[in-house]
Order: sequence, then C-alpha cells, then structure tokens
Amino acid sequence: MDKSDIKQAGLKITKPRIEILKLLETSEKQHFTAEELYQELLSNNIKVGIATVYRVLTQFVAAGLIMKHNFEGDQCVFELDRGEHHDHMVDMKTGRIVEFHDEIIEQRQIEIAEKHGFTLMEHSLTLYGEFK
Amino acid sequence: MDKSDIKQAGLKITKPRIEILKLLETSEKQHFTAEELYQELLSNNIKVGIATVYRVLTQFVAAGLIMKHNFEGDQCVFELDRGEHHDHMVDMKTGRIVEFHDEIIEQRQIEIAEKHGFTLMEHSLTLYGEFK
DNA sequence: CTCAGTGCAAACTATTTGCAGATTT
DNA sequence: AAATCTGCAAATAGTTTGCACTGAG
Repeated sequence: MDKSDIKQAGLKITKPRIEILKLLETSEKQHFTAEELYQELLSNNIKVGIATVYRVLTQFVAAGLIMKHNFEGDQCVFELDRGEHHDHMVDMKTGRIVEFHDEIIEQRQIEIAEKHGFTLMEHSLTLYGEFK
Repeated sequence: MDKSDIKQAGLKITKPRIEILKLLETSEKQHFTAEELYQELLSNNIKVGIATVYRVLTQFVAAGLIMKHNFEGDQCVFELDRGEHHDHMVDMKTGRIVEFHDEIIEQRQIEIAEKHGFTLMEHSLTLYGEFK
C-alpha cells in the first residue's frame, strides 16, 4: 500500500502526495520531470501547485521513495525507487528512457574506486544515443 | 598553439577566447564552472562579462575544443577536450574531481547498446563518494 | 570598412521560499 | 487544537538574449 510509505516517511497523507506517488507507481511511463507530473495531475483534475509538486518530490527523494536523475538537458527526472539499481539509456531524439543493469560494470566500478582509495557511495551511468 | 584552434573553429581570435582557452589549458585545476572561469579571469585582471564567458564556452563546446559535464548539483563544469575519453570520480565532500578510464566498462557499454538495438553516441559515467 | 564579438542589463527557465489560510491527525 | 501542508506569488540561481558599441581581419 502506497499510503503507508508516505506515513513511514514521517509525512502526512495528503492528496498531492498520494496522487504523485500513485502516478509514479502505476504509469506506464516510469520517468517524469516535475513539470510533467504537474501537468498530469492537472489533466486528472487534481488541483495542485507546481511548488507542492517540487516540495513533495524533494521529500520523497529524502525519504528514499523515489530517485532523482540529472540527465543531459535542464530538467531533472524522477522515478519510483523500486530497490533494484539500474542505469539508463536515453534516446536523444525521442527522449525515450530504457533501463539496464550490468553486473560486470557494477563490479568494475567497485574495483576502480578501491584502486583509487575512493569510497564509492553512488554512481550514475547514462548512455546517450538512438534506438533503431 | 591555442590560437589556431580558435581560428579553426571559425571564430575570431579575441582576448576572452584566448584567455579562457589558456586557463583551461594551463591550470592545474582541470574542471571549471562558468562562474569559476569568470572569477579567475577577473582575478587576472582580464575584464569580461559573464555573458561572454557563457557564449565562448558554448562555442567551444560546439567546436569540440572543450567538454561540458552535468554532475550532480546545479552547475555544469567544463574541461579541455584532450581527445582522450575518460569518466569521473567526484568527491562529494571536497568537490575534487579525478578522471579515470576503463576499457572493460567502455567495451561493456558498447555490447549493452548493441543488445538493445541502441546506437550509442556518447555516455556519462560518474562515481560519487569520498577520497580517503 | 565590415561583420563578428562584447558588455550590460533585461529576460528566461527551473526550482525554492515566505506567508496566510487549509488539512491532517 | 496543534502541527504540518498547500497554493500563490515573489524570490533565486544559472544561463541566455537584445542591443548598441567595439574590435578583429
């Protein structure tokens, strides 16, 4: 149940929060900019302010419910954190985003970090190109 | 010689361009935000406007002289394109940036792209953590 | 001399914040 | 009722643009 996640994060269960989480959970599309979420809510006749969308997203990121990505371009995208780490391929023409995971790369990163005396906390790998 | 690079890019050889390129070429620091470059130029008693710095950087990126990176946070960083591809490790405490290159990871990315019918054009891999 | 380049200030875009009223618990 | 949350509008931060002047070729 989604609502309990909100509560567990120490946040009150409000309409904007429920609806944003629902969108991220049930949409076919998995990655949204704040603006896209905002527009989507409006289309669904849910009145919210864009400021609330940003605030809620920030809180959800802090709570570990969702993740925030900084792809190329000027907007960040958000997606539900389903617990399975993955990286992204971004189609530069269409904006389509596909996820992937590769153990060899993951492993290599750890080795490289060790070799450099670097405590690896997170990483971001994004491939840019075009789907045929 | 740096000036010829500017000319080859179809740009006139002007003070701001020469100085920005020189900074990127000769500084110990390899990665700069637009603001840092601007401040550095001012400290060296070179009068430029921040708008010019942004314009010149954009032109240099288009010309392939420099590269632009979108690490976490809100500012982009620029570095000279020395032709040798590399990825980055960013120290989240100090901001220190160290470059690395790993053939296995590079290779893996190509394979993954192929497997997904994706024409890989560029990629960005950044490790976040802390140097010991 | 001509056209590209520059500085300045104003414009823009994405995001954040202050505040008074509305909602959750 | 108390504390959090919300919408609105104003504020920010980074970056871009319009314009009249300057400087490179």
